[in-house]
Amino acid sequence: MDLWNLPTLTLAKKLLGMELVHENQEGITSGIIVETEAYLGPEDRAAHSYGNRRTARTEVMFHHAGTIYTYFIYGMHVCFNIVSGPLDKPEAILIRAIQPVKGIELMKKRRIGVKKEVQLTNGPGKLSKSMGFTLEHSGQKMNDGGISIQERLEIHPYEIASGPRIGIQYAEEAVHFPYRFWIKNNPYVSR
DNA sequence: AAGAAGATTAAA
DNA sequence: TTAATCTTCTTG
Repeated sequence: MDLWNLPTLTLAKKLLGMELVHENQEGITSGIIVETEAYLGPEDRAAHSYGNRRTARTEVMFHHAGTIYTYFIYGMHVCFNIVSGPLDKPEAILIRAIQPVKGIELMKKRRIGVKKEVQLTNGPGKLSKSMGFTLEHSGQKMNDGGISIQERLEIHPYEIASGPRIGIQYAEEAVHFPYRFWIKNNPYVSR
């Protein structure tokens, strides 16, 4: 797909308004992407792949754009990313929030106790749990298995806001890079 | 082999 | 503001 050839920062904005879908034996869940963060590999101190650090975990970041990168964080959460950029350039886009579309009942089943729809997917750990994303998905390809993405809403540039990324206080000069993008005034954005 | 830190979340 | 919780990576 041509989409994956876009530069990472462009793709991070382009993904806003697209529908992310996951189908497995439990059923279908999906949501419109409303918030993303770009991680630009070697030069980006906030990225797992800073300085081309290549380990068992970050290996998939070096793969083709459109590869799925999931990882476990803080002892309890899975984060879902899509690899981007040229082959062997370890860049990725973290999906931080979506607006639920399909399978809202299934999402609630996966997250017992959550009542409000907005709470289902307004954060990277939350959407991963609601959508059923696990470490097993790391290394799989988008649109080539249970996980796919498709055009939905057209988001104009003036509807997109940007700002510093969340949770990367250790990243020194990269702390303030405006690599977080979201749809203005959308109630499903995190925080 | 052991220890520290982390692209978070929910509860106080 | 803080505890929860465990994989991943670094250090010894």
